[in-house]
Amino acid sequence: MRVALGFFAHTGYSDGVLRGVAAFARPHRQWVFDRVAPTLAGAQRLLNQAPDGVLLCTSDERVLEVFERVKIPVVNTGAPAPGRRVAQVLNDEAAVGEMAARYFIARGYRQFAYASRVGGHPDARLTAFQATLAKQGFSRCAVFESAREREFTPSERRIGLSQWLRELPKPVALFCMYDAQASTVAEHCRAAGIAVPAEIAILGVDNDITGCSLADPPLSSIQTAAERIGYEAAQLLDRYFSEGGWQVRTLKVPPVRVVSRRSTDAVAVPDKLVEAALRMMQADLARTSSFETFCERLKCSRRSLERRFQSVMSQSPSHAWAGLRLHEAERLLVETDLAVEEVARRTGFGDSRQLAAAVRKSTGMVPSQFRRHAGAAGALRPAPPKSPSRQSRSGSGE
DNA sequence: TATGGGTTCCGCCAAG
DNA sequence: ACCTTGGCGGAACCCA
Repeated sequence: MRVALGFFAHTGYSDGVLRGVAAFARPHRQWVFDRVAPTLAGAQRLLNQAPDGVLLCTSDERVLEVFERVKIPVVNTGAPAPGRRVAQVLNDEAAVGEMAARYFIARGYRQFAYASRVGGHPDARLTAFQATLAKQGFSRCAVFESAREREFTPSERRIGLSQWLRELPKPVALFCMYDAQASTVAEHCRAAGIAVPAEIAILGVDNDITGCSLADPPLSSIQTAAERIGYEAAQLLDRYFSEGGWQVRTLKVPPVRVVSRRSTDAVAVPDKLVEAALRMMQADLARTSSFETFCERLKCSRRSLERRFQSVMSQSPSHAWAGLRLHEAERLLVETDLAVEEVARRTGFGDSRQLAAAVRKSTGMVPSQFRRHAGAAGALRPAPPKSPSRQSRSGSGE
């Protein structure tokens, strides 16, 4: 089979998708690939090769328009394009927005902002971000409007963004639509003398490792399941080949986790006691000391600590601690090949059963599935089950 | 899947 | 008078 790839080069996301495509195709099928950038000219060149199928990564309406007219199966892995007659394997955008909101809330932020793409389309990420914030009682979220931005010439636009950043109430948690934009924001902050993360915490999307690491400060980002998306897209295309026909399908793949770097390395709680407690928790992710010890060291009663957590974080101390430990456990699962048992031990979950329960609750997958979902250990295999209900465990009467 | 012992949560009240 | 604190104990939850 001849498969056309319409992918831009060297973005963290599209490279990941292509790795996933390779992971499916290499052991399973003998496909020949033609790769071109997904532009109008590129589309024409791809079609001239008379491919049997097309894998795309684009949000360009005009390119999609070209491909929805061809008779061969087309699977897009770029931005959602509702109404287009192409099959899609995409990020679960709502889950991305929800993950960002939960992450910020767990760090004590109470003021939030969102920077969207220039000329952005209806944005499920933003909608879910705001909805999750609202559920926790935060109804306001500043949005950098793409409409406002479009009216400026490029040099004026820089001023517009800087001004917007300066005017944000601090400290603020800023969620950026993608990593490149997060880098731009970080640059503007530096130029304007705004401290990151102390005044503005920045979170991007896609975990473009080079881009995030080179930025100053290094940028936190939501790791999307790019490899998994590529794998699923290739598998879907393969299915169309064997069925000899195809239909419009959309498959949503939830993100993996938040990768924490310096740009969100601050707790924003307006309460010294809770802040100190959080630091102690962060320093003891294996849970070797008890609550009693915390209270003694902080010179306050257990009841007071509970109350302060509830008022500032909208959650109990042990929930907060469990959240931090789970975050670390997920990091170890993705970044190392430690045995699940060992990960559990290091993060105070006792044994793998307990850890599995916690990971399942947060991601809908057990640890081994979660590892594959993240594309870790190179072992991309059949899809893990989707995560249907992500229960809020805030305990504040729902 | 059920049981029971331990832990954590949270409303309440008295004291500072 | 008002607000915060610490202790109590039943309810809810967690884990082996």
